[in-house]
Amino acid sequence: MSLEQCSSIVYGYQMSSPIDRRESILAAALRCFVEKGYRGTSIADIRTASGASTGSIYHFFSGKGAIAEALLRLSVSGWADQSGTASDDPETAIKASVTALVIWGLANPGHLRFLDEVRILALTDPELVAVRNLIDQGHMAAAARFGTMQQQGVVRKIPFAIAHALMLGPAYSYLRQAPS
Amino acid sequence: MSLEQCSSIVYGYQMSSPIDRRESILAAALRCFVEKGYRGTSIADIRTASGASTGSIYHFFSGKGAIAEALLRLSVSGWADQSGTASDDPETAIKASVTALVIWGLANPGHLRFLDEVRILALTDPELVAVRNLIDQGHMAAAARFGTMQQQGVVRKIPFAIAHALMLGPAYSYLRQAPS
Amino acid sequence: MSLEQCSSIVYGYQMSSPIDRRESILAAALRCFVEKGYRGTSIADIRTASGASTGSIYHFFSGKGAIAEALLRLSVSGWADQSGTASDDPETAIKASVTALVIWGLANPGHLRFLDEVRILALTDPELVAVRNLIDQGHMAAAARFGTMQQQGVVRKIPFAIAHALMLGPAYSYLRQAPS
Amino acid sequence: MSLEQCSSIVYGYQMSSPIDRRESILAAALRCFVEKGYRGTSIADIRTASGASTGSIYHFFSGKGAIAEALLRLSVSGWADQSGTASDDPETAIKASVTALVIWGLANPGHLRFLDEVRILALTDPELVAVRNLIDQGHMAAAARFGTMQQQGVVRKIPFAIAHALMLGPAYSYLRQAPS
DNA sequence: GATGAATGAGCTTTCATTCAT
DNA sequence: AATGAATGAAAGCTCATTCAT
Repeated sequence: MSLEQCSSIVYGYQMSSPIDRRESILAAALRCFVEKGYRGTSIADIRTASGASTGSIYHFFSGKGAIAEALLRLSVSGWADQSGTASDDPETAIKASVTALVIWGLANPGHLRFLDEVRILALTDPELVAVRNLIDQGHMAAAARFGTMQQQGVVRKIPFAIAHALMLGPAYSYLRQAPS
Repeated sequence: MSLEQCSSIVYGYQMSSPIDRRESILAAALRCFVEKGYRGTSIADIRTASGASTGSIYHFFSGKGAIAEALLRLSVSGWADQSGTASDDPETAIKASVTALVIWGLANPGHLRFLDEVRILALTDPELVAVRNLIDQGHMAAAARFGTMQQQGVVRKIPFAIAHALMLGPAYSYLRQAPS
Repeated sequence: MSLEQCSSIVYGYQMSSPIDRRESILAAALRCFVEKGYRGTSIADIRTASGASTGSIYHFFSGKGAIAEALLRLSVSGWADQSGTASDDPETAIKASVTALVIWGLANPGHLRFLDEVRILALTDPELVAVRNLIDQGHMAAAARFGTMQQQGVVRKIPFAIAHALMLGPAYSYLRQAPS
Repeated sequence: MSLEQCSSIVYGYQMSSPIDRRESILAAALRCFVEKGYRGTSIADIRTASGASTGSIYHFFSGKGAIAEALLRLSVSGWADQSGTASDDPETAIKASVTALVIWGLANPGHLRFLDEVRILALTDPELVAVRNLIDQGHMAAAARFGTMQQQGVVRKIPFAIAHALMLGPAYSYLRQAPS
């Protein structure tokens, strides 16, 4: 038994519980976002779902946008973990990345749905600027990697937009239908 | 002198100009939706952008959801017009449909963006049930057409979800990046 | 009986009443501001005191700051009305102005108290910028009038800050104690 | 090495530096009050400005009102120190008091501004009752001193309110403009 | 003395919608 | 067909304050 659990018994005090408060807020938020959509989820919903108080939520996150950002970072690192170390061979590397996306997406349908929604909302919602920047950075990094491959002559000279659509388009499209 | 102009004199009302009020509300709404997103657009925004009064908007549409539905119907018929009459040859028909989507999408980036957003919001937003049904019907119709083709033995026996992803995934993915 | 009163009877509809809604909101707000202070008064307080709904208040005023501004304008025009037409003789003009201030202040203790509070809050409260500007304009106008008098040689050459303190300081100080 | 520094090592606490914690909280609070106004300053603002923790602030003061009260006491004793020992001659005594106010006010514009604001807020804000009482006591003491002078026949028989306005009104009015 | 997570009442403001005119 | 005043529920967010450590 951990020290924290111990003291929670001794003092009869409502502890942050073994599960971290911040984590539990994020988990509850994701559940709400999937169920009611990002805009359809109020802070009160997250409060109810997480058991944390309004003040507690704002103690850890500056607002709903910051929660979305934190969730997005989790998703990104989840996909990255799934991808593993990038191969040197371009074909292998790209296939691995797409496969990782599909596997991760099928294993984390909630994150996937959230990602899909927030990606579009971030285009117009001011409270999601941080999310938008994060997405843009990822996109630009991918484009840069592809550019390098092209200069090395290992992939065909086609615009990144088209290459991206050909490589990931079917995967995205499939995942979007699969979880439901 | 038209009837409308006539009544504007008789009643001292500010009339809607030769362009139909309903149309101008729809056009203004689309502009707002693209700029601020569907949820970020209030009826007041549409009022300002269209020049119509609040009451006028509610005279033509029962609410924001109904405006979205009307816009969606415009989009769908726009794509259908672009597709022309379906060919008898399955390969020709499918190619024509995808090509029509790309052409229509490139020509109507606003509609496309709106479609992309509303498609996701409709999954959770109760005020968009009508939109959701419309989308589902379209999806089911496509699946049915594909099923017929399979029974006729003119296309391979793969799940519709995968076929759909292979056929339209790249197009969607490309269009999503193109307008920006 | 006015048309408005008439129709309110015929339709059994809650009319804005003979007293204008906007006016009644202002009057209620002033009452609250005097009783609880500007910052101590919430929109809910004004709602209760005026009988108007929250939405109605925001329909007429963009916020609490705008209500304060409107009240300030009323105060200023009240004092101006009391002052009457400015005399050509500087001594007469100044005395008339000070006298008008005292008379108006004794007759409108609520407005006076509000003025006294808002004058200070406006120095720091961002929602009172409009109030601050209004006050600054009045101050600069008075300084300009005084400057003209000095150039005409009809008043002594002393800094306006000191002249102002000598002329109005006692009046302000007295009024501040009088109403309570 | 001081005791304080000692304990900071023993306990691993971030200590308050040679300057007393209580003092630094008061100084930071005054800075905030001047910059953002009393009501516009939150405990969090004071926390940030002083470097003390929330708990520390509440260790020394029971709340924002208590901080205001402590600052007011500092102001009053500052003015009193400036006034020196009261003369026996009434005219000299009064002049000394007014002069001391002006000198102190010009030397301590922050305290002056705070005083000016809190004096008005204390009329309505329940959390400033202590401040209000302090001010009232000072006022009553001055009135009593003036009453004694009148009974001794050394000053004219005019109401204290008027005498006060004539004596201090110009000084207050001048100081209010001077610091800016 | 010092810390900061936790609380929840309360605030301002927005908004879709109604309806007499 | 057109208007805009009126409504009130609900949203995001702030804040003084408490308390186990």
